[in-house]
Amino acid sequence: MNNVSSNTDTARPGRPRSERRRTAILEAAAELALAGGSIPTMDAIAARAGVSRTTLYKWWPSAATVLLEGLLEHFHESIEFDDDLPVREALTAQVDALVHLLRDTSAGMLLRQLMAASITERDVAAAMLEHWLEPRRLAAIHHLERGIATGVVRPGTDTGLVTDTLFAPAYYRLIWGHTELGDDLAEQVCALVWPSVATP
Amino acid sequence: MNNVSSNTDTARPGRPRSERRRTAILEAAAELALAGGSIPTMDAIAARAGVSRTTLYKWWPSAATVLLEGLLEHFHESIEFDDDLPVREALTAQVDALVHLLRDTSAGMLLRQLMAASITERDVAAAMLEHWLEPRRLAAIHHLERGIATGVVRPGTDTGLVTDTLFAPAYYRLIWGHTELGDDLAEQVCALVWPSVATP
DNA sequence: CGATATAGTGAACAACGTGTCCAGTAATAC
DNA sequence: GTATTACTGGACACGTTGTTCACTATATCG
Repeated sequence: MNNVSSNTDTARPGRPRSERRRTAILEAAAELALAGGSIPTMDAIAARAGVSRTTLYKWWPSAATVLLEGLLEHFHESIEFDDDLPVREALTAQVDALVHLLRDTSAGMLLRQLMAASITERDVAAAMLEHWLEPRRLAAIHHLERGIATGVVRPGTDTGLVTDTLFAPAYYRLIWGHTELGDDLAEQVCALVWPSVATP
Repeated sequence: MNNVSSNTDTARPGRPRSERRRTAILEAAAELALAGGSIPTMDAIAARAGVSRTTLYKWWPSAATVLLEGLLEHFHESIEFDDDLPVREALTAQVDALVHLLRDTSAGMLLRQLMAASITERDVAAAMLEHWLEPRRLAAIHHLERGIATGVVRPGTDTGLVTDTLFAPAYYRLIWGHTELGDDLAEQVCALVWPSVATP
């Protein structure tokens, strides 16, 4: 289990932290957010979870942090390392999964809010980087390096740059909203970048 | 002059709007923001401009809107349509200008804040889209279409997609902060995309 | 058992920013 | 002068944050 709010489970003196309350809080945050389309307040989360506000502030620094942890537990989407798929298809699938997540579910709206929050609050930025962006980034980089190893991808390729260029347009259009996220965005971007990536 | 807050200048009955106060407000907003690195409050702007808070709310819906207009007047950077430059160089130069703006000046920090605000407030989003993103986007698209006309760029190219893919990585790294904005980012991204864009 | 340590409660509190209201004053066109 | 609009400054209610405090609850350890 990927605990964001650290919790040593060594037996210590004193009343132990209530796991029941912890999950109640995280579920409350996620439910409120998915229902309202925005980051709930500490007050609302506490009320819904049937918990004192003080308890919230004890374990999390901000509502955005609570929500992020709550969403991660709800979606708990394992990022796939489908090493059987050809590199290009694996990358496209990954970007495509992101695009559809941002488009179809209300997760897109919430991710926008969380990105806004991460600009304001350092805690949120760190948590999002660690638990949201980096896993996806590393998975993509992994596929690219796999491609280099198998000779499909040009050696010396800047895997970080390529990865960012693949993912960036989706977030870019999500944030600015000047163009809808199309079904074929992933394929289009991959097609655009691939000639520079593939070995000639 | 690019007026964001609309102002009919037809002679109307009644006391005319004070241009002195308007510029004082915009300058105050820009100064406070550049000094503090964040979006100032309506209160702070009013105080610094020596103006009533009521006046602010009369002409602008939020502090972010005031700041945006103030920054646009301060930087008033005209986006260049250097049609003499080769298409690839023109595009690179444009992306490069953005990267350096985000890196060097404190504008990067402020643009982050404004993007966050634009996620929360519709007014800000609309204003940023119209006065910040679209001009740059259209300039890039213009160069691409110029390229198509002169035969340098592959006909049928999705100019919008290419433009977004060129600009997106800079914003992407600015927001997430997982990688520094390098001096050569513009050139790297252009090089990555160009093979798919240029005629064979 | 008692001592100690930690978790959780509920209420209160100050601080801050927002957005609106209102009575009064100022400047312009007709 | 009259109508019309701009600006002032103070007040207000509202919501959210983050902290404090006395109190209760539940665990470990000797």
